Amino acid sequence: MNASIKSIASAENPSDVRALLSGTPLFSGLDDAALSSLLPHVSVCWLAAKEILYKQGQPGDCVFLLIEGSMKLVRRTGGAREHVVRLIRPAEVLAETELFSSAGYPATAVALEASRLLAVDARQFAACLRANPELAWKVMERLGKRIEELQAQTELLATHTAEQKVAAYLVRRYRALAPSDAVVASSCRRSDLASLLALAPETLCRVITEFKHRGWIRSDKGRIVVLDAKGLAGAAP
Amino acid sequence: MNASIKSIASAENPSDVRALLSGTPLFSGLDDAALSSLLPHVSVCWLAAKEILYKQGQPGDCVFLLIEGSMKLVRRTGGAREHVVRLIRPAEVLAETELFSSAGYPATAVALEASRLLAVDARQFAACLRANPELAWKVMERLGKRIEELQAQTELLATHTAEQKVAAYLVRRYRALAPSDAVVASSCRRSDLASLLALAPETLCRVITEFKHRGWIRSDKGRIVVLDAKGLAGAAP
DNA sequence: AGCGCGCCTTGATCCGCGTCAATTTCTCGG
DNA sequence: CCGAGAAATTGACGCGGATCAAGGCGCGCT
Repeated sequence: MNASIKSIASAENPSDVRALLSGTPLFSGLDDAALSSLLPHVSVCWLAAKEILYKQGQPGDCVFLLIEGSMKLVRRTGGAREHVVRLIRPAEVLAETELFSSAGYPATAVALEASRLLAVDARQFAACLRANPELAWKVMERLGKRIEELQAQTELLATHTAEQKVAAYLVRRYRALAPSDAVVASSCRRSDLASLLALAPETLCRVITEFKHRGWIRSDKGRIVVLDAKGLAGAAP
Repeated sequence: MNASIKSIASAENPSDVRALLSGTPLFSGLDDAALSSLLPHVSVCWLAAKEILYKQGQPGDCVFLLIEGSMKLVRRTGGAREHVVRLIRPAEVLAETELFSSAGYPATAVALEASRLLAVDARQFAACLRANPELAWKVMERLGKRIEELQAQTELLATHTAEQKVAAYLVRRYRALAPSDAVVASSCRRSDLASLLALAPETLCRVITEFKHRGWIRSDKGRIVVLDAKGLAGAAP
């Protein structure tokens, strides 16, 4: 059975769910009526590390919002080769395209650590979208952001040298962070990061040790800490 | 001055514009009222080959719809390196993300041949979106499609061998075509195609001659004609 | 039609990164 | 706290494609 369904707790306190929703960029600023119309179709969902939320190809009937934890999207392309498509952090949305396509989930979603999500029924959400122009606008803004992210990703992959790829990635992640924080790429295995950048794990490792020698980053329990963003930016194309 | 503005002919026959609009996936099926509300903010725009529609970074105040011809989007990243991001064919939409971001056009748009476009004022279009849920839904579908296209592109770039990249690209384009037609990659220079696939022009050339020897494609006046889609698909990952 | 420039093509060389293999470190269950 | 398995690291090697260099063809211009 679907992992997402079996771990959804529909008995969650509704006011908690409402607070979670309005704390997220996609739903903040929505009027009470819109939130209320959405609420009955939202449920909470817990995952343990390595647990699968949904599988590629499976009919997609929910859109998800990551509350805490982290996830990865893995896509099985052509052969047996697996490819990490995206890493997801709290407040990000998963499976947004499911709203408009009926081809099933385009990738498999796996929890990297214990995580909590909100699951929204796609059909009901689509209905709310049609009824709430404000919500529709927010969703369009979200989709626009995703397009920009994907364009950044294609540029990253088009970069040829491994050092430039890694530097560009670290800088991008670093800039998306709160200024006080410098921890990038937490809670994901090196091999996942390598796959995301289309590098061999060994190559990624070599680049990371090189960057450590240059004093640009520090490696701490699997996390990567940015020390010198200027230096990194200089190595990015 | 902006090339797009100077070549907009606002005296175009409105009924012609209406016909052009409804002949396109984005606007077909819209009720008359919605179309009429949009019409005053649409103008037609002609470009000669190599003419620039807009430049990267320039404030984006129009969304475009390509009627005929073809265009490329070029992005100047970091250094002096130029990168072809996207090739555009008739009925496709340009600068959709301008609706939701105020950062200016993310890339430069250049006509590959003589082309005709519809230009829609972004602010007015956004207003119509809020007023017409049906139109908003169509735009969201369009954005979802773009996301899928971009994901296909990232997968293409993540593919390591040059042959696989080219084969995958040709197959993708071929499948998007009408079954009767087999002409892929027309009206763009080889170097543009190479840039889109993140290959050196020389490498692309070698792969193409190799594919010709295998009888998979035929090269005709700069166009590429697919002869054996099965064979190509076998070489794609 | 003739000319000239720019792009495509083809050839030769070099280097970065993927692969394979061995060792060390991390993780998690008992 | 310890041990087994997996992941991360480090080293050696070979290949694919980027780069450099030269020739050929098509296309636009006068």
